[in-house]
Amino acid sequence: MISSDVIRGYNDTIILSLLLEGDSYGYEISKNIRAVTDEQYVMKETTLYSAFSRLEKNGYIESYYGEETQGKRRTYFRITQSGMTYYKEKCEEWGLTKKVINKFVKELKDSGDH
Amino acid sequence: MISSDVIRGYNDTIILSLLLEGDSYGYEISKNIRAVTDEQYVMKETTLYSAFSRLEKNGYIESYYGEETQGKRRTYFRITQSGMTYYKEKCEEWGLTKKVINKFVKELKDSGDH
DNA sequence: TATAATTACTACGACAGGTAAAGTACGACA
DNA sequence: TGTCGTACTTTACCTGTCGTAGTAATTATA
Repeated sequence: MISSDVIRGYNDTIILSLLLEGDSYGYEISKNIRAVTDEQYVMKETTLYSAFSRLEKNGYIESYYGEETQGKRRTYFRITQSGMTYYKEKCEEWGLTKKVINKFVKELKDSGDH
Repeated sequence: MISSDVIRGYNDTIILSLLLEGDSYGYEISKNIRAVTDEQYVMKETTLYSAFSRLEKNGYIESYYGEETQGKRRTYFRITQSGMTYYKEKCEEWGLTKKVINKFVKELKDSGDH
């Protein structure tokens, strides 16, 4: 299991990357993260929703209510232009981060890359 | 510049990796990190020393005083058996972490790997 | 029909790691 | 005498994560 301290700083990026593929809401994003990572990473609910409010406060996403006629009302999120820019920056930073950490980590067998 | 949230969870690993090459002390480790990363990552003093005390508390390193006859006395650190085990675990975790984050990050050009 | 499970979210408080700011201590060098 | 480089300590604060709990509606199951 991956410790959250490691992913910390990339939770926002993970969420943005899923919103790039279309508007979504908390529960769905949560399920998508599980699915994409084969259950290897599960974002806690509280972490997820606190990330949403941080992202919205920073102007990287916008929210609106869904029009469900049944079930609990969902809050949908949409990525903004500024959110896309931020996402791109984080992607570049990730390349650099890998380079840095790789210098200190001994890769045994398959590094898990590509 | 790499944000500290990203490296968070790997500062301990970076320190341990340098101690694997021989006993060392704060200032030297700090300089080594800069050197190895070409100044791309600079660990803050307080981060470094708080990592030392955490690592020692966890039994991953041991400290002893140097025998400098001049200058301020140094505190040297040595990695323990348990520290080596922990280091190996973190190395494996890193492989997994990369796999997970890579799924959400679009790699432009050179990923910086290998 | 009762109740458990699933969906969808909110509130609160605690904790850990990182960090700014400041200070201590020593030697060298100009 | 003053400043620079080395080497470390203390304090207080901030942010992100997460445990716990609760609300609210729908759907599955016994």
